Amino acid sequence: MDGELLDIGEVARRTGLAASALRYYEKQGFIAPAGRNGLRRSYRPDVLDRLALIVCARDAGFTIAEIAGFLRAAPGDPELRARLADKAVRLEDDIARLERMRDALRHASACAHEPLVECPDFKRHFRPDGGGQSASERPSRQ
Amino acid sequence: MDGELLDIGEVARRTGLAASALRYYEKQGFIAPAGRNGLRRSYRPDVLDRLALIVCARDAGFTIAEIAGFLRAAPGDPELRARLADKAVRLEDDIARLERMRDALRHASACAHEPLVECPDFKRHFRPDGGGQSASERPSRQ
DNA sequence: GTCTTACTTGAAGCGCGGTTCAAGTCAAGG
DNA sequence: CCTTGACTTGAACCGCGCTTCAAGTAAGAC
Repeated sequence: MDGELLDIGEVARRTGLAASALRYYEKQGFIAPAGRNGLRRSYRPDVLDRLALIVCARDAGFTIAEIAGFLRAAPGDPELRARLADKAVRLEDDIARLERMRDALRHASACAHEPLVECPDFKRHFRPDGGGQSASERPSRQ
Repeated sequence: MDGELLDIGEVARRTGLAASALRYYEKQGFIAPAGRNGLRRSYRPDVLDRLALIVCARDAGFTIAEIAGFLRAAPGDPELRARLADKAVRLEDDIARLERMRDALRHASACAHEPLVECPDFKRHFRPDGGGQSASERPSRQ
């Protein structure tokens, strides 16, 4: 009762992912076919949910290795929970940065300052301290 | 009066970027030394502002090519303004996605559902339509 | 039976954003 | 003058996240 298995082409169509990407994800251990029809992979429909999750995580900036960690971790693993919470915090930072960038772009698209990149209002979005040319000890990781 | 030129090592230290990255950015046309002391690049301190902008844009997910476009565009170019506004809109979408991911992670870090990735509350963050296994025409670009 | 067509495989390749390397230069210090 | 050491160069290399390729296979239509 459901028995509706999907082949890789169908999954590709429905998710918008390339078949090669699905095979790649399989190699990474993210998904697995329910079986084969001849050589062809047959997927249960719930693979679509899993792929939606993977795509979302990928688009949110998680690396393949991180996603693998989340998907493969033992259920209930407290360390996993901690990592997830940690990631949520980092996402907060990412969101804040993107919001600053968005605000800067909004200003830029309306601002008439001549060399746009020299507009002090624009620049203020990137360096909290006004126009001073000083910059000390920025520990930013590279 | 200021004459305080910085060499590449100093700029690297102050920005947290590698010297190789600075040379790379120069090759891309993002920055230029004010002069040379022998072979050594000498930068005016305002290069730090420009680098802050570049780093921020990079961290906000802009490609090198996009940043180049923004930096090199003719000042006042109306097409540039339009592109900036367009980017701001896309950033909105990115922010929204990141917020959904953040909410999902927050839930996940507290949720006791056994195979975590199967938690319906968790999944709901990724697929607007509840538990249905259907998925039609997702045009998502790959 | 044979054709078509979408799949299969492993290996190689690609674009991005730099980093690393080998060999060389040169300003400053002693 | 000689050494030191941070700089210089172009070219090669790297990790990521896939894509592309060449060669092969099998399900379903005719």
